[in-house]
Amino acid sequence: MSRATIIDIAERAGVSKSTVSLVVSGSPLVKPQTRARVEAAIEELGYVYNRGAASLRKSRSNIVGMVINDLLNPFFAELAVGIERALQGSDHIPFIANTSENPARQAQVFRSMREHGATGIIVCPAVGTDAEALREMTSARIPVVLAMRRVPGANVSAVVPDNRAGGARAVEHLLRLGHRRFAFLGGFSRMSAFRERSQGFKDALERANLVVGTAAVIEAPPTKAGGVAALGQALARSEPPTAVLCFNDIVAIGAVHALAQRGLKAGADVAVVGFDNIAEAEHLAPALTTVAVDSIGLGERAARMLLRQIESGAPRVETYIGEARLVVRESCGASRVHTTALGGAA
Amino acid sequence: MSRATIIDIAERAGVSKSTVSLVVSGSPLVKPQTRARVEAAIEELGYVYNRGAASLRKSRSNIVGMVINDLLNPFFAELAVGIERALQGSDHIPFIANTSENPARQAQVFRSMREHGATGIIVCPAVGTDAEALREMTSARIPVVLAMRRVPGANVSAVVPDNRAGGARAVEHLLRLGHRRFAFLGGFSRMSAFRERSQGFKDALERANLVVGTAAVIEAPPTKAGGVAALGQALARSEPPTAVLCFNDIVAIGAVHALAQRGLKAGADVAVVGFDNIAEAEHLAPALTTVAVDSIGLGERAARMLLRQIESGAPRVETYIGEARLVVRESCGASRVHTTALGGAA
DNA sequence: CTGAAAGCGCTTACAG
DNA sequence: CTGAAAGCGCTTACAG
Repeated sequence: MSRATIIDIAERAGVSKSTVSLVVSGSPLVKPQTRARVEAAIEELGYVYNRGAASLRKSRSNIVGMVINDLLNPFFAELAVGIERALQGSDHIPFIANTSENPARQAQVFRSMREHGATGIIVCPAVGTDAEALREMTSARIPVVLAMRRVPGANVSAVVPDNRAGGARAVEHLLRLGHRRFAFLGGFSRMSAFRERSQGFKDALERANLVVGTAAVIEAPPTKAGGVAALGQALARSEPPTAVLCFNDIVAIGAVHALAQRGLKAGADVAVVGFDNIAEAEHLAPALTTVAVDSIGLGERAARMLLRQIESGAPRVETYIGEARLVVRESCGASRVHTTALGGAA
Repeated sequence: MSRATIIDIAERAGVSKSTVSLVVSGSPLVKPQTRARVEAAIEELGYVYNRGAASLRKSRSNIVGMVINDLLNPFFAELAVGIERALQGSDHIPFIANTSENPARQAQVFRSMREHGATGIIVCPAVGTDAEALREMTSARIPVVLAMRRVPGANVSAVVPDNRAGGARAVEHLLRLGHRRFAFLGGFSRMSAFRERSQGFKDALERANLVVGTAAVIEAPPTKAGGVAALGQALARSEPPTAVLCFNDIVAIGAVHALAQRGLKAGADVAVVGFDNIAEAEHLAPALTTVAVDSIGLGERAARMLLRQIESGAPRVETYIGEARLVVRESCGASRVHTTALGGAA
């Protein structure tokens, strides 16, 4: 009662196993009549193709790895969904691992995926990942595509949003609303997204001839609690900001919360802008103005890029930068400003 | 420059490949000195174990399938995280597939996972999955554990929350708050969770000797839009409800939104209770009272159950029912009631 | 404690 | 268009 093999099918159909192999792999070399006999036998015996055996023989599997830093964050869950979706069209199937931002766990995962014969890998690297960590894959010539985050010094492909432009766009909008005192809240400088987003923040301020006191960029964990803490620090400054750009939407939620604790209202008293545009952003109160990143789309891009690299024997390093566009809702106070003849935002 | 094999190691270490195999599989039969020589060779040649080859030989892989109906819903993403987390301790690695509630896609996925040699599978079934669909796996004696949702008539293991008790608990709380006119909003009767949750809703009403007009249960898509629509229907009734229990938190968000559109406030004008307790529930305005389901914990349970079944050659069908506890926040109006001497909730 | 041999289920030239 | 043969990288009795 163990699983039927190609040999069982061959006997049943009265052909050799080579012919069966040709049929299951869709070769046009087989006479239609023979093919029909084989297919009937497959049906009768409930044969299931053994891809593991085929991979061994071909020295190449159709398994791909998907290594995500934090699946509990909807932003990265969306990335995962995009990757999986794009893979559906191909005949590749993904392993998944959630590293929880743990580089040691990530190293284990890389090894495990190599042992299981992954032919390529998409990774949203854990904070602290260095170029060396990726060498486990690259030195084995396994194509790697980084998603959402870059790894300094690593010469691998990447699919990332235009964090820098997005950060600048948010500030430009706040400038137009009349704000002149800003802070950037949350995240850590060892995160590539932090460096890029805060750089965009500074870019825009400099272009507006505003001086950026270095302390206006306040590092904190990219969590709600981090947002609460960072906002507290910002407000404690001698010249507190009237507008804050947050590292991501979760930090923004914390900032809004911290304002509420002080009897202040985001959008009315202090403008708050997030980053990512996670699904819940529009349901918050006030609805969150944020920089939208098409995470599903980036996931699809990453998967297609990986597939292309797997196919072309000699993958070359490429980078795709996705757009980051501002979605204006309530928390920046734009609507209020609008109705009060603009300019009163500070 | 192709990957080193057990034979390369054997040559390098001056032993047979059998001995190398013993070493890599951690057998205690090998003399420490020999082991050391082999390990040195492994290190030198950068050998990576080929699990695919081992699986073929052993006729058993350590790959497990994880089939999720909707990864974009944080509730199910948490389930996936729990599964993955519990698998980390074992030497099993998960394939993942997101079926997007599409039974046809799900059927493809089952097939693909069989072809790739999954030795067990955890599935949160797409709406519309029937017992027949699961036979692809069960008839091949591949252990299946259903998570979150059941499949009527299917004789397979399941890990689900106590939806019925949770639904009843929510209503009992609303009864204590003084409510007497209720509605259950959202979901469809072909979803097992809908049947169980709405049954708990009815249980509690009957125990309180209240008559449940059948129309008090309003089916609608389990989405925000569904919540908006269902609430509209409920309010249009001759005796509109003063309290609504929603199929899940997403529907509750829609209900709160629909109330706001009418100038009504959840908690003050109509009590709203959700189900699931997704992470954002506490950040909403008003903060959502909801029935908490430990989705990560259930995911871990499901994974451990599957592992156990894979190990014991003859898996028996088992069911685990996780608790569903009420988390009281603002949207049910409990705090308001508290401060107004109770009873004014209607 | 270690080695020689067979075989897991496929694919792939190579003949015919 | 079809078949016989070798081999992918392992494991597993079986000897010794």
